[in-house]
Amino acid sequence: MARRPRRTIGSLDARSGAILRAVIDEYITSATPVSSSSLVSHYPMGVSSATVRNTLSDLEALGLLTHPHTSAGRVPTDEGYRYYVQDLADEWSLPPVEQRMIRHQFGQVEFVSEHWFRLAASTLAANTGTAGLATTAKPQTVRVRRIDLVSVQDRMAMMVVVFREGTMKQALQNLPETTDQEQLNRVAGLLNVLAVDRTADEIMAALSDLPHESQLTVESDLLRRAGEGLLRTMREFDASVIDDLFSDGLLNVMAAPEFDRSAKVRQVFAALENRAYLGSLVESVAEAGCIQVFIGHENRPIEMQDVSLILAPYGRVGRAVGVVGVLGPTRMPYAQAIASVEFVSGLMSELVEHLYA
Amino acid sequence: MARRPRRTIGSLDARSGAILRAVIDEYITSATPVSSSSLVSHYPMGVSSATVRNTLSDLEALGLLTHPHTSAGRVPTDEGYRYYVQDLADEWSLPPVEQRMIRHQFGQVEFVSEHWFRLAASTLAANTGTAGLATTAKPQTVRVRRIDLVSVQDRMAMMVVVFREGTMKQALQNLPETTDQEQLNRVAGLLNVLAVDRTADEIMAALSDLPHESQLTVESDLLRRAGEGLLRTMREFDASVIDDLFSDGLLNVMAAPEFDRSAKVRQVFAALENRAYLGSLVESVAEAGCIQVFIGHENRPIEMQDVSLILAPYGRVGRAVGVVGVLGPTRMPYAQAIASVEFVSGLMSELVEHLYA
DNA sequence: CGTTAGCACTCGCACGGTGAGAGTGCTAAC
DNA sequence: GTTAGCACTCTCACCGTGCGAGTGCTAACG
Repeated sequence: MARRPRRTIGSLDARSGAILRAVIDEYITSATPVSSSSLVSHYPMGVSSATVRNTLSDLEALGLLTHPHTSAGRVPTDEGYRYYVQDLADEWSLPPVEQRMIRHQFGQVEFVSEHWFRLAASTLAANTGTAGLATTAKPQTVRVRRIDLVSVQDRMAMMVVVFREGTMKQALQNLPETTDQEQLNRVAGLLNVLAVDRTADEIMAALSDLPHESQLTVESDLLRRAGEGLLRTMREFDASVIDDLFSDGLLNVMAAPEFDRSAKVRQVFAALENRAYLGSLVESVAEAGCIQVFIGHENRPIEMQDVSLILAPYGRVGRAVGVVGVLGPTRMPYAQAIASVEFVSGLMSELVEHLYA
Repeated sequence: MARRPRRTIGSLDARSGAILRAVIDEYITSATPVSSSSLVSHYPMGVSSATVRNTLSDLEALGLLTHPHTSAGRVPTDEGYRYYVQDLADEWSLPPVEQRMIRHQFGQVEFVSEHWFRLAASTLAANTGTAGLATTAKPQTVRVRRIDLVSVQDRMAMMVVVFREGTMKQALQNLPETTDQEQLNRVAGLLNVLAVDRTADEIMAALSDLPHESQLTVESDLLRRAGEGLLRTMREFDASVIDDLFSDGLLNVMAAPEFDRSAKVRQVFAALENRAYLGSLVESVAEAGCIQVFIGHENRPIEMQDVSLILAPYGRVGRAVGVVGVLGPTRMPYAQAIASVEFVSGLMSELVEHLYA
């Protein structure tokens, strides 16, 4: 389960590692710079504070810790967190009790995808004290499972398209003249023959293969219009990397002391509304195929350089792929968060798998 | 267009009214207490600052203004805003240019309801610099227009229900045994006969009227199961006052100087996630039938007593009714906001009307 | 009697100084 | 290599102070 290429820093000796881990654990819970004396008192390690101080300044020289100022304790750098995440927190996994609880919750909820995503986001938020994120599972190219045309008023119909991947879209369709449900049913029947199990490209080909009768019947005209409407809908869907994003616990992030009285959260939230950025993230996570941790300045956008993202893909490549994860301050409970994200993504994969067995 | 019962304060004389208006206008834009001297320089009114000062302290005695401290300018109280909104801003309406622009935007967007709501929220946010809100239009009791059952896998089907009011719901349905699309189509046909144009209560009655054959055929069993699934979906939908809430521009509120470095926004956002509160708001606005302004402490929840809400219903009573509006600091551009909310709600009503003509 | 000029008064706020406390880095001894 | 001891540094909270803004009052004016 390689999260990232190994850094060149190399391994620390046992004590340095333990101390780094202790500093980070302590800082994650206390949110204040940690001093050598608090370390020796909270994490019995059989040496004096002076020795710890020496190690601390070694770790600082390696760039894993910093100093806000001379008379303050140590604070992890992004590199420190990176080391911690790679070498110290690998073995962590969610306690069985929590696993059962989460499984149970997913069992409770109505078996409809939107609920799962909300639940995934809120579970992650609640479990980690950060913001939980979940995107819908979106296939690279969608295929039609079924199309319906429902009369809404005289010259307007609603097209309901169910895709093979379990999602659906609706679109209103203007009609050239008064059309009753009977006619719509016939047109829908034709459209289904033409479109079922096909991608947008294939449907387009099929549409252009339709005999170009010079004397257009009313229904073949309707069919053509509906087909074009269908293509528009599918194209729009195909084009978006993310169909829908659910989030929960954004308030947790606002409440974090590092953001409590700062304008930075706003920028973070604004960045979260940038679909292009999110899309690229989702793509890279889906491509990597396993959980990814982005710590502080490892994030491209400057607004995101004070937060960390933990994202994992779920679903099956080629079929539907989505992403779940959390967003929080760089000072976040990585072990807990990584374990939670991994577990929830596995659960979501199971559900998707079960649905398309 | 009565917004609220008249307060007992009575009318102010011309100068007092003008000064109150000036104080509020100034404070809305500057966000700092306004002094007598800044008033006479910005709003030429032919009297000296001393006279203005006298009027200001009269207004303060009436409870329309306050003083943060002795040597500071005046700040409107919630009562001051209330007076301003009722007596001074009635005549305001959106300039035709903006009206055309907004109309144009609504014309551009795909004719699908979800997009309208998003657009309504974002238009309001952009137009007023506050947070825009829009709920979907939800009828008191829904009636079925059409039901489809789509095979998803051997023992699972997706039920797609389109309601007469233009919304739709999907639900997955477990099946007792392997069922193909042909069978599902037959069952869906029966279910449509039984359910179309009916409310949940009527469908329940129809379901119990089904002949209780001791020898259940496979399909009548399926029909019963599907009917129960349908009822669950409809009941859930009926029970919720708000189907869906769209918001935009929450970041605007966070950016407001009164909230910039405060934890209050968080509480406001948390209150917005309280569906019970939102539901009661929507109900009272729908009942009132016209635009409603809730200023500061006029809001019930303490968390909301630093913000103002401007909400207007749209749609048609008895048919679908929804709400659009804005949320911002009590120091908000009321004239602009009221005009915008009124216009957008009118536009949404038109759209709903057009859809169910 | 309403309006105005003048002035004293109040109060917040930004500024600079100070002392305590925290925590380090260094040094010298073990 | 480890440790005790100590000097040093820097933040933070506290406090007093002076300035400036803006009011409220009073007395004069039309």
